[in-house]
Amino acid sequence: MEHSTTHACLVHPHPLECEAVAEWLRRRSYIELVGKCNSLDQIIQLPYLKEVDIVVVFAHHAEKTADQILKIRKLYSRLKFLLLAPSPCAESVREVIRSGVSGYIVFEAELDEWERAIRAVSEGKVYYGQEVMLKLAESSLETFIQEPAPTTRDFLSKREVEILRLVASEYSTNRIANELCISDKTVETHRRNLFHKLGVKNSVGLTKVAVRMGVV
Amino acid sequence: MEHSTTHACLVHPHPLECEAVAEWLRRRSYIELVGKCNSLDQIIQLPYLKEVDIVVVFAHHAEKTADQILKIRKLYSRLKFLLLAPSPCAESVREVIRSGVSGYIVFEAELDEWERAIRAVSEGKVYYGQEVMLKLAESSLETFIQEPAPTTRDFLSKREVEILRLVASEYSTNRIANELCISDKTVETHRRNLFHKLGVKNSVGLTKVAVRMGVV
DNA sequence: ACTCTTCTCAGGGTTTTCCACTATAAATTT
DNA sequence: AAATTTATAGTGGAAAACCCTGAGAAGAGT
Repeated sequence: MEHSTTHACLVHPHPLECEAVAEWLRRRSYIELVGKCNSLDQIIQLPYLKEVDIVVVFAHHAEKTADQILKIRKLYSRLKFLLLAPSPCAESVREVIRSGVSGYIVFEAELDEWERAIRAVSEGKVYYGQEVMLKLAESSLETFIQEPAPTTRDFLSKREVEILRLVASEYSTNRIANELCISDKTVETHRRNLFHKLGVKNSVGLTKVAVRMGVV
Repeated sequence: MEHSTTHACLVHPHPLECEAVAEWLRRRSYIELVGKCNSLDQIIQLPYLKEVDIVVVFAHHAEKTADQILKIRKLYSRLKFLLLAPSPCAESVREVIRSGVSGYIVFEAELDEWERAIRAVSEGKVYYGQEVMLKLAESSLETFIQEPAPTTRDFLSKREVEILRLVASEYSTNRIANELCISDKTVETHRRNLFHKLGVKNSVGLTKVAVRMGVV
């Protein structure tokens, strides 16, 4: 059964965003929005469900939602699903793909990725976003490679991490020396070693590394 | 200072919903949307910030966001904030109120509550949603006080943001001066002003602010 | 006109950071 | 046992950062 236009239904848990996104979808020419609701549970009760081709689902719990989608697909195999969810972890991404969604992108996707996804799904194709593909690749690599990537932290000694933390906390060399009950010169030496190990030229550089490493 | 129309800025982490909600807001007659972005950190860089009266913030972590709002309010005390967040717990709700937001409602709020909230805030009033009030009552009998924005100082100037960026890029004062074709003394003065405006004591502090702001 | 802010620059100072090189005891690894 | 790494500490010096003060010009706002 081919429709001339694809009929879509939107699911978003928040009324305002549901309405707002619905409006946005209504302005797309390649699909026609026939309904919206705030929960996936509600869609099988919708009177216009038989007209729906695509369900666009916003959900914060990808796995739980994938599970629901799988159940619904067993009853209404005609329905296609485009899932919008937070950035997935390597485990959940396989669960979601297994549920048979036609599209899966992250909330943070840019508008053009959105357009591509919704067009692809409405044309009967499949679309997975960049982040999803990445996690998928990552999860399949895990089965082949057990080698844990050496972290930057292993490279630094405990003391050095401590110094790094204090430097990035706006402490002066003198203050750090007092705090740790060691000589200023020792602190200076540690700091200098950190420069070389981390390939930066001053404390500002150290601070950025510290922020990236999460020690502050 | 009264504007004839209230100027709003939208913050939503997800590009699509940001765009969609922005469109919805543009159709409200009582406010005028002048800008949008995906992160609260970005707003102080916006060139049109001086025109903004209200910032409508969608955020998943209410407390973290409240903290950011408090900091921003210390620099731009003129700004009003309407916060949209998940249902709060009894502890976080006080933190959020204390941050001085003018409005606070949950994502799941119905459209009419939305309308009431945004109207109230744009008229200079305060609006807390039903769920928020409930949690507030539940949390305590003690008085909650909104944190006053202590400084009347306005936002960072363009030049200051530029200096901030270069400092956080590990540039020395001298190098910055050459880069911008101004005197070292001028750069020093800017840097010192940044210390005071941002409440930090050295370049390491500036760097952390810069990272948080996303200028590096 | 007057105020406020920004951007600019300077003198003259103190403190901190950064560099180069050396060095020793302790712990860890090989 | 020997070699390496870590943590400690030093001398001495150059560079940069930081502090305080003052001040003129340009521009925006009241």
